[in-house]
Amino acid sequence: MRLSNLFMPTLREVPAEAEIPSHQLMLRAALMRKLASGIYNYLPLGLRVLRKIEEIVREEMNREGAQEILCSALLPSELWKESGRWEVFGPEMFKLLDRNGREFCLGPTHEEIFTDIIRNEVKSYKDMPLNLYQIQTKYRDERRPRFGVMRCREFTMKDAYSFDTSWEGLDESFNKMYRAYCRIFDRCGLDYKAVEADTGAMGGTGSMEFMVKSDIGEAEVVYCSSCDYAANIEKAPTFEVKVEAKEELKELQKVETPNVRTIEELVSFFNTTPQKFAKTLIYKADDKVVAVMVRGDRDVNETKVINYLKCINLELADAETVRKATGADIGFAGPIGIKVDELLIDYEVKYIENMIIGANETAYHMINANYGRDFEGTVGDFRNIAIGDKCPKCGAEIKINRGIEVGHIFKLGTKYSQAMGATFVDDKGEEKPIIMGCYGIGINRTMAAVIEQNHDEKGIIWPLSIAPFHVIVVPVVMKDELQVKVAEEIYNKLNEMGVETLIDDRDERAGVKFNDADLIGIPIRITVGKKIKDGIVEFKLRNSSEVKEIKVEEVYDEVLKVFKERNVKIKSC
RNA sequence: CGGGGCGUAGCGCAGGUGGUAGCGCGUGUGGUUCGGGACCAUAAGGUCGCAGGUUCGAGUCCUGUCGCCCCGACCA
Repeated sequence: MRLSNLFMPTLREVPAEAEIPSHQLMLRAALMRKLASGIYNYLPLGLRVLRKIEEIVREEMNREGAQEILCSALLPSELWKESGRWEVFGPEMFKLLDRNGREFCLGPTHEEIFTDIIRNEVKSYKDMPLNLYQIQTKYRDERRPRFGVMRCREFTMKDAYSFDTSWEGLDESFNKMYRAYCRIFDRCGLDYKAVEADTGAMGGTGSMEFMVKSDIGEAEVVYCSSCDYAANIEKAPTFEVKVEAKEELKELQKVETPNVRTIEELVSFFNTTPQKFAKTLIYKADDKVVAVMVRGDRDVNETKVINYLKCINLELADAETVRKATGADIGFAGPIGIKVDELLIDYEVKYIENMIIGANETAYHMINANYGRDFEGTVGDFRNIAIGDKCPKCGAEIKINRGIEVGHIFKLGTKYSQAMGATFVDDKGEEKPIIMGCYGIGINRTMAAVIEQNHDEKGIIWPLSIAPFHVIVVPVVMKDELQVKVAEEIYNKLNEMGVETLIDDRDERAGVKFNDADLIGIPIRITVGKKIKDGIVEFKLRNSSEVKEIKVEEVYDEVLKVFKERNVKIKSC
């Protein structure tokens, strides 16, 4: 491709709307443009990268025996009503009516559709195991689209679904996907970790997320400094640590604390440490009101609370509900005399001696409260694990990082097959529900994650495997006939070899050309300049500052060497 | 959905106390340049997000509305 023809409107300045590097660079490097919040159009370079990632996904999925199909993005409501998710998804689903008033949605995911296909077509154990996947556009009306392509309302997802006759079969299908995912993200050049994840409302027996390490990630990943344990913070358990009583139990006392509400304010008011407090948070769990107590310096883990309560929705209660439960303004909730349906108490709170709690009376706290003597409730693991806690697996110190979730593999079990009657007849003639797994990869998000991990102040540094083009040939001065002639020769020959090559044949100054080449992140740059008189060109890799001067005829072997080193195959065109 | 911020030329921005819109980059043309986003000259390009209102007069003040960004809540 010639840059003089390529639709590549690069931006010199950073668009005001973009804050994180991947978003800024995707706009500046002309990969995409915004159409509306969370909705993007892809330009030639961006599309090429998306296609490359998709192709890697296809190769690795196919290698594990999965078969590609393509479902509609426009889906009738019936299937969703059957599974109960028409309501569960709620406003997050783009819903619409056809001319006859029938309800449809733009698919946010496709479990129901795949299950429907299978229940119609698969009847016997002989038809399984089966793994079907598609690469499809998904639509979710996110409450808050964020960070460009990281969380958007239209996105491309590879979703796969496995169908097995036994739980062992599901394990095998799951492991195959695990292997495929590792190879996919390896090939995309990502620094990632597979972590244990919560199975959530989906139920099921196992779930792993593929997390790309990044400060802008929305998830928190807990991992062990010593063993291979890694988990989403939602999932990582904490345990009861028995503490011997040291202090004498003092008398419970009410203390006036006017305008002292937050833990920080309380710490300075009482001149003590956050560990001496227990905070009581009031939640609405479906139609119940629930209080959760954790130590002053801890965070409630809402996933754990949801799982314990087996509720669908959990949200912090509004001021009105808090007043009703506590009889006080927000900031003074405590366990004694609180009117809630359930009081959940984190393990740690059980062992805080002579703790400070809210008094359920505006402007008052209680001091010297003790679990057992002054209040009781359901004790369990309801908090986030934190730095300083021990690894649940080996007991060593844990660490916490942020991560971008690019993939998720999930043992669904029989949730959908049971709800939708997808059954098969086993070898004894018995009818059983099909055992399912589902496996997703966010294609656009993977692209953004790669940029987050591979860029510098000049621009993107694409890995060879997913770069929009492999090589860019830069003739420095377009008026120099020899430079142009040799550049054209290199360009043509590389393309003939199947190397995807750009030539910057624009009549621009060298600086402009170099800067654009760096911005769009082409892995290999071949500069044809003054020294061409001696048959010398420059060979430079985007991820290195080293410039090699080589003979023209060596160019081809040098390029092939880079492909070999990076284990990328050239497709003959 | 709560909190905050922003909508002025393709992009980035400036436009005290109201007086008919400007700068840089980019774009067209002519010329000089040519190894890391050149220079000179010249030109084009704006419903000031939209709708009301106040006023002789609104980019500027008031009301409403739409859009976009950030934080939070939420996220099969």
